[in-house]
Amino acid sequence: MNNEAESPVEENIPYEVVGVEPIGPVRASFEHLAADSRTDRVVTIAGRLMRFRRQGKLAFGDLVDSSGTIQVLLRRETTDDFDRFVHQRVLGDWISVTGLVMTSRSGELSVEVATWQLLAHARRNFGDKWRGINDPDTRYRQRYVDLWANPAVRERLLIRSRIIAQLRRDLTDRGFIEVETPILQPVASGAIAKPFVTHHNALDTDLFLRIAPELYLKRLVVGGFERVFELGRDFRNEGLSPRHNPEFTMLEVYQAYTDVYGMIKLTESLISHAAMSAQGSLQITCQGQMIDLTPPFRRATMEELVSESLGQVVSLEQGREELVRLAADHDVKVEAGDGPGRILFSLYEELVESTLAQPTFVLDFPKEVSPLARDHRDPAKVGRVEQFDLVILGREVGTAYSELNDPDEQRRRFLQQAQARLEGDDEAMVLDEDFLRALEHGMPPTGGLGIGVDRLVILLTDAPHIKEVIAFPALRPEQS
RNA sequence: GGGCCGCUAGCUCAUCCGGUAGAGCAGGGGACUUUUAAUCCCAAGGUGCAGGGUUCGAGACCCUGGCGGCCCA
Repeated sequence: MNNEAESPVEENIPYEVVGVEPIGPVRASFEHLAADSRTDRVVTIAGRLMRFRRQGKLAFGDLVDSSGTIQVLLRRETTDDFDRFVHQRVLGDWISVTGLVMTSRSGELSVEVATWQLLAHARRNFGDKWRGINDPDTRYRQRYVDLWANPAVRERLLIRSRIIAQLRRDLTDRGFIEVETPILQPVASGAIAKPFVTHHNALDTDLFLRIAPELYLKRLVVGGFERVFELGRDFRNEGLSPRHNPEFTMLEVYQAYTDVYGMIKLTESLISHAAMSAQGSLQITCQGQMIDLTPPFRRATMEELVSESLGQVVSLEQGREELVRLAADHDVKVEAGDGPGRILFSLYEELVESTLAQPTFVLDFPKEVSPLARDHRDPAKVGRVEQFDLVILGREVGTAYSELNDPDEQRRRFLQQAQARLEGDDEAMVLDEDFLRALEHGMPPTGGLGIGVDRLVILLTDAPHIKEVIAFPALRPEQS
């Protein structure tokens, strides 16, 4: 019989199962039970029967739920409908069983089944019992199979959930309120990326799926919410890679009366707490490397890092010509319209970023590449803004600014972006007139932070690919 | 978008130089009262991603397309 087999004899499938206990806690409370002993504890558990071993008048199975696995033992003499269990295909089926907690002769904690019932029949199977499902296409498209066939997948998604819960808890404990801002936006701004376009029929207007919630969150700060965050989906119309999914989860946080340095403290706290929730440790291993997430993280300016990497002093003050030559020396591409700031940034991106394994706050970004951050307060740092990128294991995990709150300067920055767009940069940031109007009402000094949640989860679960931390990653639609 | 690799039974994988496809698991039948990747016996299971080409003969070689992976942009 293959996986298209018809259903077995008609079953009475119950509408509810009363008194089901999760398997994990049942296991935990009898962990040290000696071999070949019986308790007087009767439990009802439910899950999928993922393995089955017949032994004459005995049968053993492994019942799995999201909290754990436990062996069920059936005896022809004492288990109701023993023959039906054995003869009707049950492997992969959802069942519930009620019986005594005991241990087998070999010491395996088990439930001795008195009664059982079928909850759902699995007409299709769950792959090789030892090797699971390997085909990535099947794994991602049919995650419901993958989750049973490859327990590591379940574990990753559980950790993901713990990380997100921890982020929320941390922020609400600090007095931040969680808000929701438009995903369908008339202007897709707030980040450097290509948007998805959609259409609203009744309004007969095109709308964009947001590439960032940033400008709406700042409007809320203007509106008087001093501490807000949003944890939600952004959409960017670009290719797929081990680190890019077209929709991804972003945390953005805005806090009035603080700056990028306040965001450093907040970020260290959020990341280290997330690591504790995920792994129970601040020393984590990812791709064979030990990463220490104990605050404080390293702080260094972009120019310091580039200088360190090139073994010579590099600074914006050297001017465009000198920077162009440095770029050429190191095979870093420079576009005609690139100013010194863009070139410095390219040097950093190409030569430095991927080498920063331990958590590092990269500070003092060139103004040219950062249209939403406020000018550096230090007069000696003209041309730089107050921004950091947090880089861990060579990848940007978060970014933060002292938010630009001067409407005139913000307009100038948007116009510079518009110019870049005219010169062919189709990812340059789009001017948002209503956002400027909001700033004209006054936004207090504010620190803003964005954390790429998927990338954080990749890091904290040692995942090789973003698809491993997203339940249903983007794939080309199946041909029918 | 470019390069490389893969696609064979429900799943995981074999198939040497081109000679007509094989195993384990799952599924079916049977044995077995302490198994835990149980074991043993029996039977069954295939449009070899799709289409075209070369050939007496193609899963294999060539071309086109599809889907996926890895690397690069």
